[in-house]
Amino acid sequence: MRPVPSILHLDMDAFFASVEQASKPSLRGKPVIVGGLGARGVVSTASYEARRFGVHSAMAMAQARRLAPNAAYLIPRFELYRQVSDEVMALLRELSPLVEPLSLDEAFVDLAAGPYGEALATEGAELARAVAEDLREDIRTKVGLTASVGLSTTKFLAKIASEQAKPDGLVLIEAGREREVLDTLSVRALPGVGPATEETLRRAGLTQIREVAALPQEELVHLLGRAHGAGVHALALGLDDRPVVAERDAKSVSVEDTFEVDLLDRDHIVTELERLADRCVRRLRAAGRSGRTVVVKIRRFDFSTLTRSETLPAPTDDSLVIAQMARRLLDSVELLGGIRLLGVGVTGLADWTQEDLFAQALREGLEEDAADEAAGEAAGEEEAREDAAYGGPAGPRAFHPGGEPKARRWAPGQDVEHTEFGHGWVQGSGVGRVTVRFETPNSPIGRVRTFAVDDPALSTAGALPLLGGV
DNA sequence: TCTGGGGTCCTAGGACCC
DNA sequence: TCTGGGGTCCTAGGACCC
Repeated sequence: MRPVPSILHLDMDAFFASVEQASKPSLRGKPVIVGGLGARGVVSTASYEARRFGVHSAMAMAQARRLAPNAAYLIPRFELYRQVSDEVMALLRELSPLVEPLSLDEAFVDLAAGPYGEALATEGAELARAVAEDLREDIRTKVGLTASVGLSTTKFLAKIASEQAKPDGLVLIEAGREREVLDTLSVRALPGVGPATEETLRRAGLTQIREVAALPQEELVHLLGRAHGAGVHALALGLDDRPVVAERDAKSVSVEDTFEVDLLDRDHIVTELERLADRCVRRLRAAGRSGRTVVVKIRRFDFSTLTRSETLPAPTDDSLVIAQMARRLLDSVELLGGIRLLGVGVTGLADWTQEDLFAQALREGLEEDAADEAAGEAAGEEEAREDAAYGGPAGPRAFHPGGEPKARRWAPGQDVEHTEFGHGWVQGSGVGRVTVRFETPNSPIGRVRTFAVDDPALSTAGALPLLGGV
């Protein structure tokens, strides 16, 4: 354990919702809820104003609407969040080359490996605190958002500290005071202890970290299994030597959709599966990877979930190979009663592809289908553009039992451009109308206007940066 | 109007190999 | 015709995280 609190954990406050408030002046200080807006959507992020109504992440959107009927409900705009996240991560990299992002809104930084490393060894905690306050100020002025920061001697404690700092705060846990802090916490604060482990521990009479720390390691291993038991025991004692690791290669790529209505018809299910396989392959290729194992995931009408997978002798990124494997795996599954979710993934990733003899053979055997294949890929690109126009994956696709074309939809929160009124965002739409508020991150609160959904003056637009052209 | 989407890691059994 | 033991790969499922 290091003698100086030089591990920093950064957590952006209510990230998605805060980005929306920063880019939409009319929503500042108001309850904002970002997530899937369909019947089966869940909350991704609720602003602090919305949390006061009891709304929180992972809650069913239907329940959120009951709790906070007057909140603003918005679809996520992942492209914008990614841009903002990149700006924040760049600020972190000024502090150290060892930056480990955990998600778009969270990262560890090892200050000891950066320019302050040496001074930190002599000046200690007060310098760490000053560096962290400067960072928070930078994020506020250069990005336009608030962040919470935790500092301590291990990853686990730094994360506990940032949790205690929320929102918009800084907490530093000094070397030597780790156990003192852990003694106040419930087992749920341990990383790796979720609902199931919490229940196992509770049945053994353990609800506090201090009770777990008092147990011999073997007893925990007996309760939780080899790796998990040993890990939880060490963390409960404050022992955590996990290093901050910068670049970590992804080990799998997957896409999945939950449908608005359960899918019953096998042909329809196969069509959706092929779409998903295509999206998965595009993501795989965009990352410059290929993989050996194809996984199909199915969630049935009753929420029971199963996966089927098959491994190739060599990695591939070939859309035909992957789609065919996915179809074969699907064939082995009983679909009676309907399914609510379908997914396709690839694991066993490699950076390189051997000469793909399997794909070649498959293509040669299917030469007569070449025209169909080209048409399929064109359709895939069309879908990609559509996704981009909605600011990223827009969640479940509309259900079209008869396969009729999808009508142009205006999703709440989406960016639009009007030939006369300029940049705005969709507040809502229905009965052939769409309501738009015309405002930008740096404008005053904008005015609302209503148009016909097919008004030619209105088009989809890209997101504007938060602070006038960062 | 119950329960998203994209990941990681671990376990356990059977196959297979030496 | 009393049947080892260990390592590794594959598959399926589950817990957990944000």
